[in-house]
Amino acid sequence: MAEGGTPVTMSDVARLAGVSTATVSRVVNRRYGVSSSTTAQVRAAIEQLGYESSLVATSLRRSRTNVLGLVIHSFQSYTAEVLKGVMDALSQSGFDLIIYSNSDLYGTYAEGWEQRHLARLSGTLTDGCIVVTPWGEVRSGSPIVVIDPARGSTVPSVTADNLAGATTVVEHLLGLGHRRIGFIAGRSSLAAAWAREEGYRRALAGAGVPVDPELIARGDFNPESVAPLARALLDREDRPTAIFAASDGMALKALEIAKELGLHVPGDLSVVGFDNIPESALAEPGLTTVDQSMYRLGYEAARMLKSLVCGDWEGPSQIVFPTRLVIRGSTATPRAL
Amino acid sequence: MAEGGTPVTMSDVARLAGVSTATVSRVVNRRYGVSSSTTAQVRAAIEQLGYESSLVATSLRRSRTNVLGLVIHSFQSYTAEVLKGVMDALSQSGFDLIIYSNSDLYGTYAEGWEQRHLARLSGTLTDGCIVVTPWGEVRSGSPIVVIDPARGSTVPSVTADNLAGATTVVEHLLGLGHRRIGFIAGRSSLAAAWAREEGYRRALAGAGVPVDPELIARGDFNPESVAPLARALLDREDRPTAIFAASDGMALKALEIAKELGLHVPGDLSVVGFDNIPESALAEPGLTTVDQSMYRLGYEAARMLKSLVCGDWEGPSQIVFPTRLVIRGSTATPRAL
DNA sequence: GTTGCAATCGTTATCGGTTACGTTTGCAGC
DNA sequence: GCTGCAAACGTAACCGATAACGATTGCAAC
Repeated sequence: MAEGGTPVTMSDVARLAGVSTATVSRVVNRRYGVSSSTTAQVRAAIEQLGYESSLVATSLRRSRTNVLGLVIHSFQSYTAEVLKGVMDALSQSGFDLIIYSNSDLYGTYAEGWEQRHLARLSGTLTDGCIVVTPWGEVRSGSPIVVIDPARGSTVPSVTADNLAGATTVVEHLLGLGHRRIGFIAGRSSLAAAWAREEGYRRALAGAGVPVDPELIARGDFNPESVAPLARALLDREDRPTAIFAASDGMALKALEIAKELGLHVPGDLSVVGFDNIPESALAEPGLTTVDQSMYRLGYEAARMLKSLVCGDWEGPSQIVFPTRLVIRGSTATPRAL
Repeated sequence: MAEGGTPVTMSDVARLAGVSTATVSRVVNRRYGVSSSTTAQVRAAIEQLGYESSLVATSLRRSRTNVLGLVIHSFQSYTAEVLKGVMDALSQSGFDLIIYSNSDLYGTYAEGWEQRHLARLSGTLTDGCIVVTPWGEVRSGSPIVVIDPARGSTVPSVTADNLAGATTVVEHLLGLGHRRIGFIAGRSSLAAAWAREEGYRRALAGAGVPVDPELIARGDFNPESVAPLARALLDREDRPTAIFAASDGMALKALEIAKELGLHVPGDLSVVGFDNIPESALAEPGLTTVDQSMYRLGYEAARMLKSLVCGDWEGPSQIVFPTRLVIRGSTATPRAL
């Protein structure tokens, strides 16, 4: 077994087996051209020393590593769903997965972080990468698939139909009788955030309700940023009767603030989110939201990447999946009516 | 910016800047011995080409990489909590995180998988690793911390107090009046699984209730394995009035089976789990379970590993955290009484 | 006996980056 | 002008593994 101290290398095995490292390599990789007696010797040495090839050394020399990467900035609640989808898609595929994440949460060099680490992985460690909600445009020498790309991005991507989803939400609120609907926007560089805002605008326009810029708050998907925004919205004389936040995390925070201010949800205020994270079902009242099946996004992104790496991808390079409105207790007819 | 095709290497930068790769390396690593004019030249070339150093090449040469690893077999519901804890602990620490996971879910070479990949990462890519619920004993040349280690393992580890947690569960059931309590065990190689079973036995013994081996089913933490086991338990003439499963995943499956068989929970059957995954709160009825704060396990494991890598760990090498009984709707006094 | 081919295995260049060491250059001091 | 020293920079070895290539051997066919 592998002992402490210096790790066992291929030359250790070669020395013990009395052969060259080339022969050891051939045995490890099951290549043609090694006699069965030599193979047995080498295998015995490998067993005795507990040798395992170094992923780093292998991937440096080889062009193909059979490892796919996933670059992500931080772990949110939806991340687990994405990962499950990715793993299921990669199951039995022969590809392993490396997830790279940095420790500098909301730190100074968030901008461009994904791009930098993508470059550090691709070409060597990984055959391709999935990038989750990048802060900006990303590109790479090896195949990539982006989940929730930046606006105007042309790289292969997988997204939910945020525009339709947001439209449905606002139509739902309009149908309940709401006319003053506040909106808490997400990080504006993301296409998803833009589409959700656009859906909000279009639904209002479609119903002939003018968009009041005062009712639009600019968040960045970080729940912590929401508290002052929600307070400002709800402290107004003509406060909205409903708030639509561009993510569940932000919506839950808004719901919390509403309670703090003594507002009853949904009596005094309806709240809607987007994502359908597990916590939303647990909230009191349950959060009405849009389900975008992060599992499916992860699954399809991985399937697509796998094909891109193998060079046999036939489908479109940008895929959009439908969403589903999930109505829970946080929305109702406004009490004033 | 990084163009498609072959990635930009250090020698590309060196050629463009008219210096040697050694000089580029010194600039990149902010080493002493480069004039400011040369530094500027090199930086300009780096900027122009969009160069990023290769993580692989760097880690092959260097002993220290400032990357910690986390090796995990598959993504369960609790995994996200662990990851959040790990990331929070690593926040602003200067360590990045690489999560390595294989695609061969429940595949043929599950046994020893962690050990193999630990060896492939440590010594090169990572400075140390966290291993989550390994199938067997693991060891490594570089520091490791195991979450839920194998039985009898002596490596640094972080665990919940499974023994006390399980004891509390069974005492809760006993207090409700249950006497025939079924147990669905977990993967027996894990210390956690053993401790949960031992807690079950001790609590029964403490109450003077004999342990009926017929009421103990051998699962492996995989929910899919539970269906036949639960059916067998509940089809018995003298079926138990309560079932305690060693994990929430298995408990939820048992709950599903009970419903299938027309049993009312908790009227006809009480069900308890262990872990407190998010789904447990959503189940109908809510699942009574034991909270072991996977977030905290992840957080402390990362903190410990960080210190081990830096060589300044002072605490004990095996840490046990208390658990908390969470009572929901799935447990009640048995109807027969 | 010689040639040819295939099987077997070692040698060596190589991947990209780091670093020990050696060389060159510049400058001050005598 | 020469010496001494340090700063600046290049050269080459090296990390561990792979693969092209060459060298050796065995065996069969002519």
